[in-house]
Amino acid sequence: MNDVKASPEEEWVKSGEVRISDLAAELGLTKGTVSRALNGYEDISKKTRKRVMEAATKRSYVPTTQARRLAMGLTETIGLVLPPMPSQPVNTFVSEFINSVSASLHLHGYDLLVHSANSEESEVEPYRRLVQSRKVDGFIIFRTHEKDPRVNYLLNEGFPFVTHGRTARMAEHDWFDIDGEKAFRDATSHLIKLGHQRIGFVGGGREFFSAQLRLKGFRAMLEESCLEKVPSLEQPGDLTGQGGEIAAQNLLKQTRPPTAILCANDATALGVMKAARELGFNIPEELSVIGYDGIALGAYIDPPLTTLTFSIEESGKEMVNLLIRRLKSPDLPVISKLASAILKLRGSEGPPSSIQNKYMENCL
Amino acid sequence: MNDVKASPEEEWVKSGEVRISDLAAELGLTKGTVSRALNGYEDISKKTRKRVMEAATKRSYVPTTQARRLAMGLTETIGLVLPPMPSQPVNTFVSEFINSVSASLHLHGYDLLVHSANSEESEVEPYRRLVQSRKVDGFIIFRTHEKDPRVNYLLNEGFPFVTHGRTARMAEHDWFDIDGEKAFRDATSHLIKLGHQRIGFVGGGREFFSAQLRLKGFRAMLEESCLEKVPSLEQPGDLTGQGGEIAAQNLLKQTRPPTAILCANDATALGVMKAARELGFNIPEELSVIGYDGIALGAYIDPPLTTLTFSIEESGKEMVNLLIRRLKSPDLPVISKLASAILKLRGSEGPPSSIQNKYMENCL
DNA sequence: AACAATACCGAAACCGGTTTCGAAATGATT
DNA sequence: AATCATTTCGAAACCGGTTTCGGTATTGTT
Repeated sequence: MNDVKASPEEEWVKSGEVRISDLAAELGLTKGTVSRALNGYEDISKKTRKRVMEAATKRSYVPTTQARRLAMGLTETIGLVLPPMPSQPVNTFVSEFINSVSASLHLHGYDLLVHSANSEESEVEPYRRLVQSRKVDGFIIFRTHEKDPRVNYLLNEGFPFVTHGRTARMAEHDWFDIDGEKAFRDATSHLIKLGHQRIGFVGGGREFFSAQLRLKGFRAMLEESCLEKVPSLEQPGDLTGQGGEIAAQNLLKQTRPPTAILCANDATALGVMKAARELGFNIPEELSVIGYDGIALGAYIDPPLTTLTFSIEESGKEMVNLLIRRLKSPDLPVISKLASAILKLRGSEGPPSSIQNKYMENCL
Repeated sequence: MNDVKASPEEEWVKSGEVRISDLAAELGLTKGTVSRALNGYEDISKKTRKRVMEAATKRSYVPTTQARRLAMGLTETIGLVLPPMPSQPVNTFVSEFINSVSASLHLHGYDLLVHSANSEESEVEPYRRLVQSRKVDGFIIFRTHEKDPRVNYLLNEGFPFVTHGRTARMAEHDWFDIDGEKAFRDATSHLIKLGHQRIGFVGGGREFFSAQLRLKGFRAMLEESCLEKVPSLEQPGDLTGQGGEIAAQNLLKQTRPPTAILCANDATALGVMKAARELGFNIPEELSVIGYDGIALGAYIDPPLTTLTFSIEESGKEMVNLLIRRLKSPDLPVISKLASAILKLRGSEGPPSSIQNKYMENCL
């Protein structure tokens, strides 16, 4: 009556229809035994294990994920919440990042759940929902703020996560970051060596911690080089092209405009270049521009955009490693990883038209 | 002994620790009753329902997703597999699309599972795994090929999905697409009206069906306008900037170069513009360039890129609607939706330097 | 050959919900 | 007050796996 094997060569065209109980019945075993055989328990004879494995292969049995996860009390899923996007996104960071994170997670048997944040509700709300409904085991967080409510919430819950970017509480959680401070020191240093003395800076919005650190690196290098720190050469920005345009107009309409402008990201740099063109500044002869992000399209504009670049793929991979480690051993001490950005010279910077070395001589 | 309510004002700091059985015990009910009360069954008295709801709110009870889904036999999850990315991704389509799809799915109570394809294995392999392990109820597919193995596999399995883009079997599955054919007819027409007669075309790789349709629209409009169809003015491309560069060099080094070039996407157009600059062509005076995608960055280059644009947000939303409809009633006839792209004039096109109308006169 | 140790597998509980079915309690009817 | 229809809830099965525990069957020991 239980003779499921009607024909020895019978095929099951539709996949995913065979359950562990079907396999067990077919083999004359209980589902517990089949489960242990498939999962490599030691108390199953080699003969039985072989029978089970072969039957499983033949019937193309794959355990139902939901059931396995319920029984084992885990979700094997990591959540990633997309921050509300600017209406006109300009870089490919997000998709590259998702791609890398997803691939790395897959190597560890984890899935990636991508959730989009609704800008009308609190920033932590999506996290709260995902935690409460137990849809994920941990989070990947990016674009951190210095005082980040998401971080506060998850730390309070004791829920695992890793951030891309530091926070005020970075001593309490694992994080990965690009050393934006050093990157901007390098870029500033490069400009100074080229002879620039009046260097502008367009920031990235005070809500992002990383933008603060970039500004810090810029200031530090100016100070180190005994160059005047002129506040009016620092402009706030918002990481968009439009923000760059406005900031550049403010800078370039001054009586003594800067001979170089450092931008918190490439989108901003593009806006700066656009405004500069419209105001009649030649790049790089009359104005050097440097961005940050290393977007591929920067190589195709005129002049090609010099920028600070880093490996998004590596970022994703490292973050996943940190998170998996945390999930496997929750009580390990927090660790962090700081990667560096490198200056990719493409042509949007050069020596200033009139080199004045007086300040540098005073210092060195 | 079961007096869980030790203090009436007791707080449970950690969320997600209360199970339905806890609630039931606390209320002196069975978990079946609690479940029905929470899910609005009619056979629960108002008084009891109120008690249950209040207790659930107070204890901040949220049902465990895994258990609910197992019991109900569904995953409430949609899969999206990222195609292997070019080493230098060129546009923000993917992240915008994911954002839109995710938001729309959320409105219907679905989650989005993002999986990245490994370029070393077959294209259908990720789909097969997700189907067999029952991790998703359906798929969102984009960048379709004319003969698409993913579509073949899923149709054969009878598994729900929607594509962004048409396929050879589009009569058998739901799809959403941008009318690239019409878009390129429009763009070509626009160039012809400006006086162009030698119009080049840089394609997007024969593996993508949409690229074929764009070429078709281009050719159709040329024919309609009685303009010579010169095969050497059609160049293959690969949707990257580099591909655009190479194609443009081939076109512009001819003895009679085209006065305008239509590109299968914006990245290609940027490559074309770069090559044109290097070969000494002024844009748009000596060469008009039109792209496709409407990437935001196009507005910041010099000259700003004229392009065909469409709403990615709408694409995602419409596709989700199609898919949800399919999931709810699997036997409905297949439907499709064709949206149109609009020509966004930004300045990279204009009349050719020397207008020759002889061909048009012959025709009209 | 008797006995202990080991290998192997079945039975059953469990994960945390949903849903069906039937019984008890309540209300309406005569 | 007896009878029937309704309302309301408890009991139990179920989803599809995993894991613990205990009991045979087998092997090894003396």
